[in-house]
Amino acid sequence: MNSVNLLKLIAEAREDLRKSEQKVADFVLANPNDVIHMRIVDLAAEAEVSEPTVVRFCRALGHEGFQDFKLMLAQGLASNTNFEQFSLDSKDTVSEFKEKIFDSMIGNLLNIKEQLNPETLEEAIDALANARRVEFYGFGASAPVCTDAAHKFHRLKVSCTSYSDPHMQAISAVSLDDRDVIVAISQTGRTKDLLHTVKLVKETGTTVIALCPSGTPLAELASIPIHIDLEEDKDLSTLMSSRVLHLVVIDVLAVGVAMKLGPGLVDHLKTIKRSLRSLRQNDKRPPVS
Amino acid sequence: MNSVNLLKLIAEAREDLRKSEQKVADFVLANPNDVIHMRIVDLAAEAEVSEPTVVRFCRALGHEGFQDFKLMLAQGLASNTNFEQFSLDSKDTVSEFKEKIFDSMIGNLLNIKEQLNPETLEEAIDALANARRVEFYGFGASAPVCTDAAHKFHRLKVSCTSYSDPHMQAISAVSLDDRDVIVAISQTGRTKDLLHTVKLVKETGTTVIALCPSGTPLAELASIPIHIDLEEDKDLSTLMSSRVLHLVVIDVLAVGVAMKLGPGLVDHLKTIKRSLRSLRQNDKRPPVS
DNA sequence: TTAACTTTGAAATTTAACTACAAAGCCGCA
DNA sequence: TGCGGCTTTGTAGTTAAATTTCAAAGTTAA
Repeated sequence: MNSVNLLKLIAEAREDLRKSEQKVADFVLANPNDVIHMRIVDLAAEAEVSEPTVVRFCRALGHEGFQDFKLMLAQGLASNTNFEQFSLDSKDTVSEFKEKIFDSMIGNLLNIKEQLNPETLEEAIDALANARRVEFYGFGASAPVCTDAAHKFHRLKVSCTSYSDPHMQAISAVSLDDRDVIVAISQTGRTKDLLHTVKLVKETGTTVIALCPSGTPLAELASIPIHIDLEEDKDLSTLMSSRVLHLVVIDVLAVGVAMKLGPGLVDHLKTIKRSLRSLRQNDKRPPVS
Repeated sequence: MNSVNLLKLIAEAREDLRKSEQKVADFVLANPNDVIHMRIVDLAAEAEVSEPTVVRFCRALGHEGFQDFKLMLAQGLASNTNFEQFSLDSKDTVSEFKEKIFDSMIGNLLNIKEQLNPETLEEAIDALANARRVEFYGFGASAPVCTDAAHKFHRLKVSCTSYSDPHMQAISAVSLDDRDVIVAISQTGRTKDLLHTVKLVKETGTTVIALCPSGTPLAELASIPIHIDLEEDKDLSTLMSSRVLHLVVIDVLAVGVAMKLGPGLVDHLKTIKRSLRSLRQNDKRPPVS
């Protein structure tokens, strides 16, 4: 759509510019946030060039003029709130690494959102909606994800369980057939025990939906692989993000299934929420606003 | 920092504006993307008011002038890739509700990121880092969150468990004392059984960290309440988002504890990751790129 | 070293934003 | 209902900023 990162674009174009225009580029790259509020004379002065040069610089970058350029720059800077991968520094304050963790999480969500293929999701949703029984398999950090998924699908009145014990998985797996679906969840796509179970299941003709990185053994085995590829392993980011991403993908599947099974079910999710009220205690006093 | 959502701000301020300024507001709200490239005369004409009125409109919103306003608007629109709360429509395509779910998740993350108080986090991290033993309590959708949390803190060599069985909680709770910490996790902050356990625990002098909405009984009881307040309950958003938010907050706490216990531990998280390799199977063939 | 071309900036021009002020509308009080 | 004070809105003029023109300075190659 538009330039996600104008600054990067300027840096790349820098080489092709004239000498004095490069001065402008350098200043803009160094002080992008200030430039937004500058007038053309100020920028010209700061970059030690003349005003027309600034205009030529803007035109060279494909903009209408100085105003247009500033507008684009403003947009670029705003969107670019740097949801980049983070690297923790042992000197970081709480506030700093809080920011980093959240931003990296958001960055990953944005990436995966783009990456997810609607057709594949549709396929998975169809399979889940028509399944006689659904089972979720995963180990380690993925075990809680499976529990959560089962919890969610229960609410949709889907018959399901989750197992994070290889023996239980194996025992259960052989009892399934082509009317059933299993969802195998793995951050690595290479967990031996999980692969073992999936191979067992495949023999029975059961549909296998996998949430894992692409190009891994699990992805190859799955009937419907949903690829979750994170940016390369910077620090702990992967470790923390992938389970959350898996959860969100499960949410998407659950909503899809709910909608397929009939619009009433979407409401059912809400109803259950209400029925849980009885397990709650209410305040005795009015809320402190 | 800056206006996360200028349009919402305009909509709110609309009431306090003069009649002709409201016309401007209406046009801006209806065609925000066009306004960016408009001159003051164009906007004045479109809104059927005079130019000074447009300027007054900008000033009323607290901006320097028209240019300044346009700049802010541009920024707002760029960042505002609408991480708004969503409302599902039964006619939505997979692709559409995928977008909605992810965006709402991201919106909630952004909100909570701002909302989290670093001092409270610091306090919680201190308590966790110095605890003899840590236990995580939660029910329903929060149970998997507890499991995940325990999993994560185990990696930090912290002695911990998670219970989602009220009896187990109660039994375990009475064995704790002021050297210990429990983390109570609840989306509602009103779950009866959880409140019961927490009251038991409090008598022993154990520190109680709570992840729940503010103003709830649980938040009142906790020694260190970490407030997770989502926007009001639009559709399913809350249901889906809060557990993810809880997970991310736990991540922040875990990283904080890791850093407190010594920088070596941050590496330890990575080491464990490597040690898990033995449980994995590698590809036999080169990856299909 | 000079002719052709490219790059750059000073000054003039144009354009758009802003200000001052006056007209129109609104409200309360006689 | 009419009149004085107050608020709101627009007209016309002013100022400021962006853009264009054009000439000077710099660069390259024969």
